[in-house]
Amino acid sequence: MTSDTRPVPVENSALIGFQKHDHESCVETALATAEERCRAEGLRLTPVRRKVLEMLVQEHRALGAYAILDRLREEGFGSQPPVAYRALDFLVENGFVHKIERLNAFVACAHPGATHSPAFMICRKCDAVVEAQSAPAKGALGAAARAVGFEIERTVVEAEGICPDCTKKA
Amino acid sequence: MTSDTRPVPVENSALIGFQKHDHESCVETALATAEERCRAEGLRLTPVRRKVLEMLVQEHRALGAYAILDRLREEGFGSQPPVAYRALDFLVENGFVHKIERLNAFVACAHPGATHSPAFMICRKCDAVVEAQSAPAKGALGAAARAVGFEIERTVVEAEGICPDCTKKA
DNA sequence: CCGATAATGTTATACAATCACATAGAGGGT
DNA sequence: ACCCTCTATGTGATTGTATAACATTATCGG
Repeated sequence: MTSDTRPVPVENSALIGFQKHDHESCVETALATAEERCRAEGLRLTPVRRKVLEMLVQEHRALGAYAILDRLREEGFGSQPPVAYRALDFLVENGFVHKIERLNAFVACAHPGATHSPAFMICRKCDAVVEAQSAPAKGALGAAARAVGFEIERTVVEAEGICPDCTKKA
Repeated sequence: MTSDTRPVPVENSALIGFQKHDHESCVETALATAEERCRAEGLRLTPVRRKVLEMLVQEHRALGAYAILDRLREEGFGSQPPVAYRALDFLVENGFVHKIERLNAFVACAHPGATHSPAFMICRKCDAVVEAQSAPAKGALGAAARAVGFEIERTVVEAEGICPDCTKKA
């Protein structure tokens, strides 16, 4: 289901996980998955929300709220910040989209369905963002939290560095 | 040297690491340590920079850039954003202060001197911020990075949840 | 069909960060 | 002491990010 690792014929290729993949089918799958989950859980994937998710899945990179807003305006939706932020809130709350705190920007979830605490690798040269899995509560941080009685609800894990593509170029 | 764990008589108590401690001596130690390191490394801990560090050590919690700027203004320093941001840049670059990406705010480093990749626990009720150590490159994230050829330079690790104090109150 | 609730739209504003340019201090070499 | 250079500070203006407050519209259950 979360298909970013399977080998596929590269027709319309783009970069995900620093690897080429069939982007067109990947977009369709992501939207279909989201729609189904919303149906199943009684969530309302309204036009604005769907459009924002579609944009993020299409782009496959982090977009700022105002870049998103610009495109919503072009598509005839409301043009004020709350329009974008509310859609993003919904998508983030329900795990369809993640916020990259380091960039104040948003990316579509690359592992929909998985119960995950995501981690990200962010290239400081080309701004590519790749999602990985993490389990920070299992390591030193989790131990520290238990030691002092802090209850972890959510974690932000973001690694900044250089992606393989930019390493090659240099 | 980094003394937040030693048992001390509680005279002027405050919260750090969710534990009471001798805050007055803790502030003095932190500033003295910073001054010494700057002398040793030829860094210039100018009045603005020192004041900002002092504020953050005093407060023992995350402050936004504009809160810092307000207090700089009161103390007779420049009143425009760059004044605060430049001081913060210096302090962050040299490890005296950390930025909390989740809050777009800044805290004094709690482990001065230690070569560290810090991790933070942030209480979503009272906004307390506690610094712990992490080694994210050793875990799942590090493995993922090596697998795809991503070179990690820096990591952001922030856990959001409820601190022991707020748990008790509820 | 009605009422409650959720979602959208809009105005205004707060908070975060950077650019560009002028001025002032600190340090090194002669 | 002087000048030169580099660093740091001060200021005005602007851009980007995010939320508050309130009116309007759509959706769903009864």
